[in-house]
Amino acid sequence: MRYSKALIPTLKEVPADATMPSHKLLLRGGFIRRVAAGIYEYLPLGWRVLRRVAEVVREEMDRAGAQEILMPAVLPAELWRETGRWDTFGPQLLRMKDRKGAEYCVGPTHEEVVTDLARREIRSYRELPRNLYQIQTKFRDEPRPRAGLIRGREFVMKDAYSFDADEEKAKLSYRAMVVAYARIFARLGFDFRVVEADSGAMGGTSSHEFQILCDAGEDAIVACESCSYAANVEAALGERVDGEPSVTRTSIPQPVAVDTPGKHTIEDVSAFLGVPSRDLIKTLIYVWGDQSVAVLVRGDDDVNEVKLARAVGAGEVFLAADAEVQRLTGAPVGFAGPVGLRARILADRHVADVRDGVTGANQADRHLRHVLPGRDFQAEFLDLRAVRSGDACPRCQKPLRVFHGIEAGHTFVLGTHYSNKMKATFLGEDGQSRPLVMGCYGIGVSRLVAAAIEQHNDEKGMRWPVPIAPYTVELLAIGADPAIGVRTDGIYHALQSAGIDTLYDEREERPGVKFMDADLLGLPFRVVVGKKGNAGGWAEFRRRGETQDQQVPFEQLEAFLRREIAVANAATHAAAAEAEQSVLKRLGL
RNA sequence: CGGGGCGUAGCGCAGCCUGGUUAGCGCACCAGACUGGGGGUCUGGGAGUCGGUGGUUCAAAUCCACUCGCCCCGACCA
Repeated sequence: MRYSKALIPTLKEVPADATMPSHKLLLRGGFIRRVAAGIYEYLPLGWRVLRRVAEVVREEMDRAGAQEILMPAVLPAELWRETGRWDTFGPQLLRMKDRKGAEYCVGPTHEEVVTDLARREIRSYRELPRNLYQIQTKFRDEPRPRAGLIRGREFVMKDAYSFDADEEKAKLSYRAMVVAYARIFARLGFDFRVVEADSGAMGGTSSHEFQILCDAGEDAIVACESCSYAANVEAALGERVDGEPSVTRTSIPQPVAVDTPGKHTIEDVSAFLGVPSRDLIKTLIYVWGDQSVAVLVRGDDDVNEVKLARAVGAGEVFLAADAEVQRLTGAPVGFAGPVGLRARILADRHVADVRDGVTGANQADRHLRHVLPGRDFQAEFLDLRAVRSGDACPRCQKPLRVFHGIEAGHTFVLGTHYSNKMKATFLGEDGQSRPLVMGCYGIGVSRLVAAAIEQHNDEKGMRWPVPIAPYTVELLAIGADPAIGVRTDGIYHALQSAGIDTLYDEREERPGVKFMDADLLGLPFRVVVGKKGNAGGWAEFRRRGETQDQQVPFEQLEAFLRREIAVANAATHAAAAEAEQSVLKRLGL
């Protein structure tokens, strides 16, 4: 592509509403433009990247035996009523009516539609298994779209659905998808982790998230630094290894109340009384339905709400509102404590190790010192704490770390949840009618474009991995001498016919402008022809992110670039093969 | 939905508190000249319903009310 003919509106200044690197750079590089909250246009470069990401996804899905289809974006309400989701999906579902008043929605996901397709077209076990996928624009009316392409309302997603005759076979379909996903993310050049997810309300037996590691990620995941263990923080296991209580003596004075005016956080109290936070006992009031419970953890720990919900047999638990805390403890938030509290009390088992603790006194501005669990209060001791960085890995005992991740893919075994509701059945070998056993598998394709930048950028701009770069080579003509233009024209045509995607910057711009734009766009390979090189018979080659130029004679340039690309492609495929092996080992499949 | 903030040229902003020439500045854009290896210099130019509606006033970008949109934090969420 000739730069002077392209629509690449780069920006020097960052639009004020972008905060994340990927969002800023996509805007600055002229890859996307915002049309409405969470809705974007893909300009030529952004669209090229999206297509390349989609192409890798396609190749691996096809390789895994899935077949691409395209379902409608606008879906009739009646299908959603069959599963009840027309009512339960909530305001995220963008609804509308046609001229006759019939109701529709813009598809946020396609279980209903694909299940409808399957029940009409799949009748016999002989037609199983099947895996159908699409790459399509979806819409979810998010309460708060943010971060550009990472959390838009309109986004491009690859969603696949598998249909099997029984659970056993569904597992095989699931496994094939997990392998395909590992290969996809590896080929796209991501540092990612496969994490166990809380399978939650979907009713599934198995669920994994594919998390792309980066500080700006919205999800917290726990991963081992030496083995492949990784899990969503909600589902994570880990043993605390540090920070035993500072007091170990056995004779502890009776509790005594002290004034702690306005000190209602752990840090405040710890600093005010000069007691390390690990000797404090944090008391939190949780509610669900019409029930409530006091939950104790050590001052340096947090509550894992998923563990808590499981322990009390609730679907979900919530921190009590301030008024509720006041009613139950008789004190404002920040001064609750277990001593003398009339409530069900659950405690993380590490609380039992505290010998000389500090707790709230259930009075405003007062705390109790010298609290001894078991003597001064009774509680049910359970595992309730959230895993922290530094805990020991449940598999290998090495330290765990908390990472932030962007959820890029999610795999579920759905079982017969949808097929039961929608009566999607097939005839088995024995002539019996049975519900199809389903799985569903999503990849946020447009989100991946942004995620790639989150992992590959520097202060100058983006750094595209070869497999998804909008162009592979940026060719710069530097200098006003017409002879240089003649030379670069020739190189451009040669690269074109060699099938090397080249962005040819032949604009009448000053060198600085061209170099800055080239760094911003971040194509993997840069080829520069200037006055000296043109006279001397060589071009300058540089990989994005490196600082050294290499002189390459004009006649060798094409072969040189081919080799660079071949090396990158080989590395990509090696990474895919390695990811495949490691995910299989990881899941014990 | 709770908290905070912002809407003035394509982008980034000033002006608003304390109402009063023709609404400014930088970047970008157009024309010309010089320049030509890391966002260069100069000259000249085009571009604005000051988010919208209503009100107060002799007079509103500026004050008031309502409203729409957007961003950030939280809640929620694949």
